[in-house]
Amino acid sequence: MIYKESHILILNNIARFIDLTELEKQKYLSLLTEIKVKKKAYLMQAGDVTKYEYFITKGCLKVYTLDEDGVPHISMFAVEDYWTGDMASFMTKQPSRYFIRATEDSELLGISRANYNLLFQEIPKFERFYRILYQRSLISYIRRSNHGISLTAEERYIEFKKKYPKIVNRITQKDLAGYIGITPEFMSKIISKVNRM
Amino acid sequence: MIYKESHILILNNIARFIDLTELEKQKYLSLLTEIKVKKKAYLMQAGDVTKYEYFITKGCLKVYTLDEDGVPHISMFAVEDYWTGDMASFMTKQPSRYFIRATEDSELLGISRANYNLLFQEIPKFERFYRILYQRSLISYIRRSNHGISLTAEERYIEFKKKYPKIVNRITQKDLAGYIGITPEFMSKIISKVNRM
DNA sequence: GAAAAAAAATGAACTAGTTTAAGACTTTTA
DNA sequence: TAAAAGTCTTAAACTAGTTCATTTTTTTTC
Repeated sequence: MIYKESHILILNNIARFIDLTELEKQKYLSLLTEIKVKKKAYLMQAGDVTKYEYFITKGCLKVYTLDEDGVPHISMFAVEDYWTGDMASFMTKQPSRYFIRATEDSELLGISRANYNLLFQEIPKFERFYRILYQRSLISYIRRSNHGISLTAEERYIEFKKKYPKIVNRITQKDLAGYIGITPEFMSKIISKVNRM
Repeated sequence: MIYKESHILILNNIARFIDLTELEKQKYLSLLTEIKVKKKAYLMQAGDVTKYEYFITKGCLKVYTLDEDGVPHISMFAVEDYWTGDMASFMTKQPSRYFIRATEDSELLGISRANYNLLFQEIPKFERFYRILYQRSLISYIRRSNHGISLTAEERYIEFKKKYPKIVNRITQKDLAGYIGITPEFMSKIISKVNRM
């Protein structure tokens, strides 16, 4: 069976944790929806009830909230081979507080709530896949939540560059500031300082 | 079948997400180890390779790292009906960077790495249990990692009190400061300010 | 239940990060 | 390809949070 590139990417991602038969692969792919978002377009906005969980096959998106003063706080950048969405809204059907916006023309595969639930009935192995996926995300978010509280902004920037060297060059300094949790002005100072070192 | 109190607690915790037969309950309980820790004693220390994941049936523990200056950064407080441990070390067998220390005489149920893996073979439903458990933890850590970066210390304190009203009264101000990510001196100021309001 | 140890409060001097404002540079759009 | 919009830099005045030092209060220990 010959698969298109985006399908190869998602099947390889899943093959890290579970093995699927040809039939299961085809069944799984049939549950996905292809989605394209142009640069600057919104995949979702605060107030929406999330319909999908997403896997990115091409491009880059930012996930963020706006605080009372309208200042954006970026929760993650999602590029090829990343999963994203608002799991809280997806699970509870409550309106989301997040915006997801493309910073480049992007392509995604989405799984709807109905299909997500169906998936576990049809191919119970996916419980294992998501168990391991969430377990790993959890490990990295636990670390991030500690670092957000205990490191200085400069240390967080150095960590980010080390951990995501490929993402740094694809995003604006302003968005990086929104992720690190500081103003764009202070981000500018940190970068010029770190580059001077 | 009559179960002891600690077993009822853990079985009820699991029953939130999956249903077990009597036989499965007994099989599951047989995989657990009972552990007691006196107040101030360590359940584990940095450098150890974690042997267990824990469920607390009685007491209170703090999970923390020490930074280069020896300042503690508290990652979570675990009380009755909470799960804790160092999942990164548990999964990878790498030495942990965490300390877990009892702040009250405590009782726990531990599952060893071998039994954790066995569990999924013997009762595959547990993949689902852990999938949902990790999914929910993930949602709350994503929120916490954003708040750590975007809220002021005072806002984080107010959130903590609202979210964990029962824990606030069981821990010292110093430990709370280590969780909020500020010095004990500044914690003291915030508390007296918030109480005055 | 007295002595020792740890936690909490207070204050003054300090530093990391913000705010506001203005000018230079880069990207987008018509 | 010119104009508009957005991004980046720099700097001065400001604020949230730290550091260090001292005293008071509470908890632990024998």
